[in-house]
Amino acid sequence: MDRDQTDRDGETPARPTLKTLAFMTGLGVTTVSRALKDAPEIGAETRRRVQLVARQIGYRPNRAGVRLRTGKTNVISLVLNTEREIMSFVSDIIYGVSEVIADTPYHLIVTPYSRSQDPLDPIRYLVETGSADGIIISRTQPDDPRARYMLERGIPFATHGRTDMGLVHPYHDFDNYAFAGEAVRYLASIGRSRLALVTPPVGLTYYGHTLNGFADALSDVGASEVPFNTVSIDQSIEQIRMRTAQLMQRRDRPDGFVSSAAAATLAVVAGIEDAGLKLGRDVDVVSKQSSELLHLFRRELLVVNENFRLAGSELARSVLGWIGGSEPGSLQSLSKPSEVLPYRG
Amino acid sequence: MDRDQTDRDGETPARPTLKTLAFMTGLGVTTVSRALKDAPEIGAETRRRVQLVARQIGYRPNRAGVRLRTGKTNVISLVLNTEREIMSFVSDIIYGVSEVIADTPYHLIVTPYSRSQDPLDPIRYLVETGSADGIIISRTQPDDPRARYMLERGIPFATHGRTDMGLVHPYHDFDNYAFAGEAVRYLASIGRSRLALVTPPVGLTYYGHTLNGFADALSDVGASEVPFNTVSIDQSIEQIRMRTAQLMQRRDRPDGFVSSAAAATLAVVAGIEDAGLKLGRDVDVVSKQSSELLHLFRRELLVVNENFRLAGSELARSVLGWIGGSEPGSLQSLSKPSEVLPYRG
DNA sequence: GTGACAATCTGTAACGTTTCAGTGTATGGG
DNA sequence: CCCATACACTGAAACGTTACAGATTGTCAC
Repeated sequence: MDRDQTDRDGETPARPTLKTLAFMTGLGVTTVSRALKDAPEIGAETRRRVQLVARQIGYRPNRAGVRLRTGKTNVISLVLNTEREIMSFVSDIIYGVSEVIADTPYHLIVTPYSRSQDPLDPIRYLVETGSADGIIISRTQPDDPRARYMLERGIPFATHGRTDMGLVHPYHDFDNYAFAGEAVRYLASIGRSRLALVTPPVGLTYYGHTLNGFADALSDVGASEVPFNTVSIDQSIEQIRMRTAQLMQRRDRPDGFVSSAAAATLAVVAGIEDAGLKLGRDVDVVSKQSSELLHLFRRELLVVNENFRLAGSELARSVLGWIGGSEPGSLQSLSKPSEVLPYRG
Repeated sequence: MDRDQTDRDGETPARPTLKTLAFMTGLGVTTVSRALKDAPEIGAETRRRVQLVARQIGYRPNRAGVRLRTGKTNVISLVLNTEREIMSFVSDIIYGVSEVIADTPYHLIVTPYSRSQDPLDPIRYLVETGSADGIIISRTQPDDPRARYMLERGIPFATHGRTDMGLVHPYHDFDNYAFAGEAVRYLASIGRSRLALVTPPVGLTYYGHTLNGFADALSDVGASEVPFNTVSIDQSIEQIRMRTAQLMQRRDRPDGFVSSAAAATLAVVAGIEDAGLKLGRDVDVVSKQSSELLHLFRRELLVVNENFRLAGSELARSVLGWIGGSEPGSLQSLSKPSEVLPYRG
């Protein structure tokens, strides 16, 4: 006999709540609440009855109610830098995350920050306002203040890329050491011996991984490095292109490139051609790519695929796992690069 | 003398709430609440005092509390199809939206749906669970059930692309009629007269716009169309490539293409070259692009830029405007294409 | 018949916010 | 001196949920 339960004349019926369910089943709200989450002290039949009715009328717990009472937000936040990466893999990561959280109660919120900001700002905001149960970050550094902060505050997170602080936390990473190594070995196998590396952004962990993989493989195969330190993949297309062209006009120019990103590769190839040289004849380029488009660009390009959708899924799984109580150390994964793929394989 | 306000020994101090503020200022929570939102019935000095203290201790309203009490979520949802568009503009839209909501209390949640689902599903979910104050959708159709549904339910939204149902709602659109027209006129101006169109996905509104712009300009300049209906930009790279190659082997092949998306353009060019023809000599291609990469791909390509970051910003502004009470009809914008840009201009 | 105990259910309070309906105090008109 | 009124502030209730501390049965041992 609860006036609250009547639809105000003709309007959309109010969303069902526990109270609605309690009224319909003749039980108390407490009982309904527990019945819905299979608590043991509820009779089997009551439980079934409540769940049936709930399903019938399409009951959905009110997120604000749960969040206010329990502090649980059912939100995962993906923290992104808004000013990097042209040919963007961001959508792939998002889709990967989405895939995993699709049949959970979790929502994905995107928290951006700009170049000018302290990368710690968005993290602090999320933690201080309790806006998420878990956080995913990228552009990870060997000594990453964000990871340190989140560990201190005890909030579950996963990093795209590893850290090197002697602290254990979930991550997903692509094996850039292996990538650089295989790239070098492949170039050596087709007779290239003077190699240049288009590095990841200086300061990120995988910068080091890539450098090491490159260097180790170089000495392995007895090839030599042509220093190209003035360039990294987060520079503008124009800069990379110009510097590549300059490099290729020198007498001691490289005959092979290893590039850490597709967009940079486009610029490198443009620079090579600006210098009047020809891909596949004067120089070969191995590049990482995240979409299968580089082989359309120049058929002579050699590519290694990195799957960002997979990264997104793994990262989501890791955070959810940590939230669910798994050991952080058990939620780490490393993704192996595909073989180097020439266009005609 | 409220025990709640004491930090439990050494732990992180609890987040300040209205109660904390009330305790510190010696006022009632009601007064504090009103003082913070500049209600007129609060004394000027009290107001200043409360706001000062709030700022000092970094008070942030609890989202769950507000949401539960008022129903306001402070959330905008971007609804995305997870299985289309390879060279993805999604990140740009997200960044555009982020830019606008950055200094508002709004959060951005990404709500995905897959090809297999009814596109209405995610919308229904959002509306029924009251998970967002405003919604942004893309892949808009002339008669769009999602727009119709949201209008019925009275939830603010904006569409990326227009509808054609005689109903008024906020949108942002790129002027694809103008794009196709200018593309045709440019091709005609350099002597091309047999043109093919790589269309947007059939069924979306801008498919029609593009077709009309193409057709109208064709008859304007007296060029003719080479039918290429078997291809649209949401097909796979391989399909587009193959069909382009087939088309180019026919005697009545086109000498010009207008392409609605960069990824498709890569495939078209590959197909052209598969057929042994040369871009810029045998055929010219005008393509839309969202990142400045196509000119690196083939310098002979002619491009028109579409700015998705701008689209994201405009869409966000529109939704926020509608939420804020503006007239839906005043929240519509159309973005003009850049001129056709040859690589050497 | 009593007490113990398990099984099943329930009311109340609390999370943080805003709204409603006041309360108390000063000011001014008559 | 009283009443009206404006002003500045306040307590209680409510949003939907869960946790805590019971309450009501029925069963069984003794």
